[in-house]
Amino acid sequence: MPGIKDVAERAGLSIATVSRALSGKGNVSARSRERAQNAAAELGFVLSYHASSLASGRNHNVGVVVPSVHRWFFSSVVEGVSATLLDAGYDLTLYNVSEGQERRHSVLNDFLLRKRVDAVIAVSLELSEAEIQQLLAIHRPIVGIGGPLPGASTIRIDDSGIARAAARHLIQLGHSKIAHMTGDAAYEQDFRLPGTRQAGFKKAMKDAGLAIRPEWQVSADFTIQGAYASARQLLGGSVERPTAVFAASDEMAIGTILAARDFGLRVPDDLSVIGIDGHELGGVFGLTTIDQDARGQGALAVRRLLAGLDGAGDTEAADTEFPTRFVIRSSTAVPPVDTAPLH
Amino acid sequence: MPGIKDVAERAGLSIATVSRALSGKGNVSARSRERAQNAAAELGFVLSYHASSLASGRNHNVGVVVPSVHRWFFSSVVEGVSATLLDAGYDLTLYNVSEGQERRHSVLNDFLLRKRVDAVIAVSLELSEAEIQQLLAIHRPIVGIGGPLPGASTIRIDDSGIARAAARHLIQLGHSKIAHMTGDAAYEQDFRLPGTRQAGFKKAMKDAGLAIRPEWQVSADFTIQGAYASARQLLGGSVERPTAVFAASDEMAIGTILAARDFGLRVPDDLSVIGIDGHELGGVFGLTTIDQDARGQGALAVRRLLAGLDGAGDTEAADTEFPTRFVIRSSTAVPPVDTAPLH
DNA sequence: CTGCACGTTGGAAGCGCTTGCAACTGTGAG
DNA sequence: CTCACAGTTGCAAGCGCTTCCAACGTGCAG
Repeated sequence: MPGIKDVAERAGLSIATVSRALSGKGNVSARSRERAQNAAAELGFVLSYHASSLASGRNHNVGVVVPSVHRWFFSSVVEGVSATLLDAGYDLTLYNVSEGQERRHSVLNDFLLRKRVDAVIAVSLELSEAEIQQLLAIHRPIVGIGGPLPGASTIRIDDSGIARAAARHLIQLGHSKIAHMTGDAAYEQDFRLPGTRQAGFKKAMKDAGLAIRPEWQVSADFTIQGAYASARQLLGGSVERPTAVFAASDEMAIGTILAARDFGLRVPDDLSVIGIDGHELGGVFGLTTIDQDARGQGALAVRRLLAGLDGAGDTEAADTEFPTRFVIRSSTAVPPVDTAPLH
Repeated sequence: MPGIKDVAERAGLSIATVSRALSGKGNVSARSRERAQNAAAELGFVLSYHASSLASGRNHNVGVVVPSVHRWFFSSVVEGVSATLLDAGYDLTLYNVSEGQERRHSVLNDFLLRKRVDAVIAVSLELSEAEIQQLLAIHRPIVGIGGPLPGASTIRIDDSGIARAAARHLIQLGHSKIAHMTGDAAYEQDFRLPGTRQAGFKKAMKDAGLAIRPEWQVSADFTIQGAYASARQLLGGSVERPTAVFAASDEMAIGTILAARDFGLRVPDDLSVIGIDGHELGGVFGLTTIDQDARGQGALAVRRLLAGLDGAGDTEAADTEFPTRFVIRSSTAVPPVDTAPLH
């Protein structure tokens, strides 16, 4: 395999100049640069990643820690991150820490700490105080997406606000019997958002003077199938049926719609359903939702990081609120007349 | 930051011995090993990834090239790969080459070739002859999943066979008016499987002496929403309606079921639907399918690679057929009586 | 007791680059 | 014409490890 030395010889330049020419750092005359590049191309030479990294201390690699690439939000973020990183010439090292604490621990310790990454993007991870300290201790830029990360920059949507907006949408349509499907308690350790969205819902209800009926507060694991099971309980059970369901994610909203159909309920005639996310399947189900551009959030995270890496080392930790977009489709409508509120 | 030298001093050993102790290669007495490990732990030291790689020529990093982590099969495979790799202490560098040929090209050239990875796993990529040559030229173990990769080891399921089995299942139930939803032509460049599965379908139909009606041969892009749109055409159009649909993937089967419901068709009473995959949502829709364990395929790919990396450099390129499992649920049944075949 | 094989250790030469430094070149100002 | 200065270039010292090699005990057979 050709080394930089071979390129230097072929180009009639020194190793140093070739290095500068190929890596784009430092001043090189246009002529030398061209020669170096040509020679490299002719030999099929590319700079060795590890040698470059070792010598320069830069990795051109960012670590992405996600709970699971298998779920909508995470894979969407990863796609955004991946595309942006690739364009910038960076590698993406994926840490999919889905299976329990043990693996997660080893990731933080062995992998990230092994100076392999220039920066890390943590997606929706609810980290312990100790874990956060560990992350910060490696003195690399960190940005969190979709979850709080004290001490690091974060990108997040206004979970509470959009939950309130979603609930308000239903209320303004005339609904008063509104159920809320929130994220499972089991997930609370990973995500704070179930709680945040729930708070937004409660606030909207309270503002409207509507009661929050405990039997209409259900939860699921953020998946279609989990929500489907929960919604069957809610809609097919013995309790009075709500006229609207606000699900904390699109997948859960879809699960709810599927359950509703099972019981012969028409959406939105008999039941309005609203979600949050901007999931691809929303169109198929005519789902009214609030679109958070997950890919966009991933892309933004990368841009932030790279800006920090290029510029001064210590950029101020900034908290960015990512904009969302209300998408009204056909899963929400005024409540059925026979159960419409009086006022 | 502490270096191996600091550890050596603290442990009262030479750098060489510490290196051997910490990396687990070579002979070190139990006593020395323990000392080295303790000293490293006390200093919070971990071997530098790049320095190790540079010196040893090993990366402990495998590249995974996928068309998109956003789709079911790919993200499932990646999860399997990721888990297995992490357990083995390897990094996973993700190359999500979804957006067009240009990026894909740069990945193969710059990234993989930069000696960053010890091996590569290519998922469902239909590579050009030149691209395959490039991959093979880096002389690293390669395994392909879900697609042919001449010259490399591959893991695949018997696409043609299971497609035939799926079709046969419908035929044995008494269906003769069977539609097939295959993968989009646009995807042919990436995946060969649409064609392979289609072939299996045709074979089963032919074997049963059944006609393949062109108007019942539809295609979609492997997504629920895409299949939904296609199925609406198929089921709501002016052509005679089939009594069963064999979709080449679960997501497409689900899209078909959704479309059927839109037209008031009951599944399986009015329409039987069968898919292929083992998608998580299958349960919700009662989908009869053939489960290919995608995570398992990913895990197997890694085990194969690692075996090759540890053992002799040149392992024989092996083609492994991964087992699948027929899962009968409630989306398939005998055809409706009024349209049942005569014989 | 001597010799040999084997397990263990340390010295030191790299792995293939990057970059500080100094030397060199050409430019425009003084 | 000289000098200061900015742009280029090459030399060589690392970056932090791995591993070849030789040296050094051991234990055991001869």
